[in-house]
This record gives sequence, structure tokens and C-alpha cells, in this order.
Amino acid sequence: MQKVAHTKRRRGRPVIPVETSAVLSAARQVFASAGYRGASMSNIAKTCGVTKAAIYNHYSSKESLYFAVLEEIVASLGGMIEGVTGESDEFFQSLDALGEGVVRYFGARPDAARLILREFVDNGPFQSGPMASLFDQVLQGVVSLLSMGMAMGEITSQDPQQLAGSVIGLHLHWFAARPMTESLIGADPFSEAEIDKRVSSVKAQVRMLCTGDSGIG
Amino acid sequence: MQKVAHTKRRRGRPVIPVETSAVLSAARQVFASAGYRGASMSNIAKTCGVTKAAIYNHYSSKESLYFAVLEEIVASLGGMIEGVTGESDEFFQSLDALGEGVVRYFGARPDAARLILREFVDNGPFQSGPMASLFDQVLQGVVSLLSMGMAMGEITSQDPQQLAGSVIGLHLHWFAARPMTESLIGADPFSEAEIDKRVSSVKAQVRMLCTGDSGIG
DNA sequence: GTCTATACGCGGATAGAC
DNA sequence: GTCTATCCGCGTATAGAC
Repeated sequence: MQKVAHTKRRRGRPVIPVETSAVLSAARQVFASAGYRGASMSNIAKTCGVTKAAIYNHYSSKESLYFAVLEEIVASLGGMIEGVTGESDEFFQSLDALGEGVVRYFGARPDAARLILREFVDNGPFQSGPMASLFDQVLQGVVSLLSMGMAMGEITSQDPQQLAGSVIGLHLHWFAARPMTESLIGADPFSEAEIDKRVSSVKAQVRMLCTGDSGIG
Repeated sequence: MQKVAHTKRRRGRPVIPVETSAVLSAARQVFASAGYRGASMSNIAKTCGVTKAAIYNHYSSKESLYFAVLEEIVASLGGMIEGVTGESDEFFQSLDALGEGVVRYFGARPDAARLILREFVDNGPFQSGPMASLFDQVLQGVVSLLSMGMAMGEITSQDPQQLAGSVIGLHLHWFAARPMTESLIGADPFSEAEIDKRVSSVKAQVRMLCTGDSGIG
């Protein structure tokens, strides 16, 4: 497919990055739904309409392809977080913005939460390998943020680690365990309407966990 | 191993279930840590000290062994839930007992939460196959319980499905994503001390989500 | 009932033509 | 850079001896 009329192939780096993005996208999808072990290069190749051998010209191994997928995700997620932090001076407005950002991010990218959660359930090579410190930083960042909220008197005093674990679980599980969520709400969790509902619920729930006040009334 | 002195083999069901339990236990462990695809019969066989062929005398296929593992888990979990329901007339005492029961169950069986969560992240054969209706019943049961609490005025009025999804996520994630939890608390989540801490935190958190009151003061 | 040996397919990775 | 063809190891499952 996608046979482009070409005369003699121009020299230098191609303007269109071949179809690396298509490969990455297919890989993301297959890794997310089957897991690292369950995914096969043949499957990924078929999904994006090339052959296995073609993929090996861009990625030296299955693992390197997998790493590329996860790197792109943590980079875009990190960028999103940077974008929303410091938007407001008020503590709970920042926390709301962060929660909304995360929910909308996972809502817009159905594979992301699943891939991240898999890394921890599988004790995967990305989270336990080169990026261990990066994930650890994120965790400690969440704990620090919550601890700061407690020190400021904004959050009811409690164990920040227990709170962090629950808040993260509450975010990831909804989008990662899709069949459960679908069965629960009887609708597509990734539809616009359902994402909006999740955003407002999560905001209220996080505030309830932090202060016992939903922040609505 | 486990060579029992025997003369002529007594007829009928053996008193000691051979070593089916050892196979099941090994299978549970390997399936939990590697996932269905990632687990291999050779690995399971090695773990319990028999050969692959021996396992096939007890279980006709890898899938049937996997099903046996999950059936045992849902049965014991269901039994535990039955045991704690109706222990008290007071709504939140029942809810506390249920939460504590679930946390202690997952805390005592490190593979359980992981296996259950995997089923939903993988859209696995157990949850999407013969036991779909069973899991659905559990989900609807949680929603019903929360809805009832709202009708009784015990729980602040909110979307019960959103609340159920978050509560379930909060329970499962902590024990299923072990490396994350370990990194978060810097200790073994399955140690007695940490389980106790989780129990009290979860109780307080669920009450916060339901009413905004931690129930402690 | 458990073992050894093996059939058979699939998955990751490479060689070499075009 | 992409293709076809192939190597090789691993995984499920079975056959047949003991």
C-alpha cells in the first residue's frame, strides 16, 4: 500500500519520516492490547502493513521498539504535566488542573494507561531498567506535592504515600482496565461524554480524599 | 517427592489430592508474575518440581490449568465476601468490614490482585469467557451497595459507577502494581505491618470518598 | 502416573535479491 | 529500504516406555 510515484529517490533524510510513525503507532496498539510478551513482530508488521524485516531496519530489536513506544509516552505525558503545573497559585486549582490533565491525556490515548500499568504489573524492562529513576521521580513528586499540601494545611493530615498510591490507582485503573469500566458504565470510557464525566468525578473524588470536601458546593 | 508407602492403590478418589495443589500453586505464581502468554508450562513444571508431561495428566491444556487457578481465586474471594456481609446492621460497619476483608485477602495472597487485574487489562479469556457474568455480578453488586447507601442517606449523592470504579481501582492497584507500591512506601506491601497500615488507610479513604468524613474522629 | 523423546508451529532475527 | 526466504530456539502438546 501507499505506493508513491517516484522517479529517482532524492538524497538525504526523507522529508516524510518514512513510516516510522506508523510502525510506532501499530506497536503501541499491539503492545498495549497483548503485552510485551504477547505482542509479536509479525502482528505489529501486519497491523501497519509492512513486513517484519522492514521494521528491523528502523529498530534493532523488539525491545528497542518497545522502549521507543514507552519513551514517546512518558515524554508526552511529562510535557503535558509541565504545561499544567504552575498555572495557578491556589493549591487545589493546581491539583484540579493536574487531575484533569491526566484524565484527558489517558482519555485521548487509550493505550497509554494500559502500557504504563502493564509495566508495573509485569515488573517490565522499562520501569525496572533505564527509566526506573524517572518513574521514581514521578512517584516522589506526587508524594511531595501531597505532603506540601498537608504542610500548608490544605490537605487533611494523613499518610501521603497511602494517599498517593490510591490516587494513582484511581487514575490508571479506570482507563487501563477497559472491559471492567465498560461493563460498569455500559458505554465507551473513551467517548467525549464519558471522559467529561470522569474528569469531574475524579476532581471531586481527589478533593474528597484530600479534604473531605467535594469542592463543588 | 511425596512418595507414600502404598500396597495396591485403594480404589476411589485419593485422600491426598496427589500434588494437584502443588501444581496449582506453582501455576498461580507463574501466571501472576508473567501473565498468561508469558507463562510457560516448562516454567510451571520446573517451579513445582515435575515435568511438563506430568501436568498434562491433570490438566488437559494450559488454558484449563489457568482456568483452574482463577476459579480457585474467585471461589475463595467470594467465600470471604460472603463471610463478612451481614455481620453488622450499620451500613458503614459493613462497608468497613468488606474493605478490610478485601485488603487482607489480597494482602495474604500476593498473586490474587495481580491475576484479577491482568484479566481486565488483557481482556483475558476468563473474564471475557465463561465467567463474564460472574464478574459482572460483582461489579453490579458494588454499584448496588453504593446506590443503596445513597438512597439511605449514608453516602453523599454522586455517580455510583464512578465511585465504584475508583474504589475498585484503589483496592486492586496497590497490591497488583507491586513495584510501584514498593517504591512508594520503601517496604514490602505484603508484610504484616504494611497490610495493617493499608487496611486503616483504605477504610478512611473509602469513607472520605463516600461522605467526606474519615470516620476516625 | 510419571518419565524421555519428539512432533510441530510460532516468534525473533538475519541473509541476500531487487 | 523493502521484500522473500530461512535459521534457530522455545512453547504446547502427544506418544510410548516403565
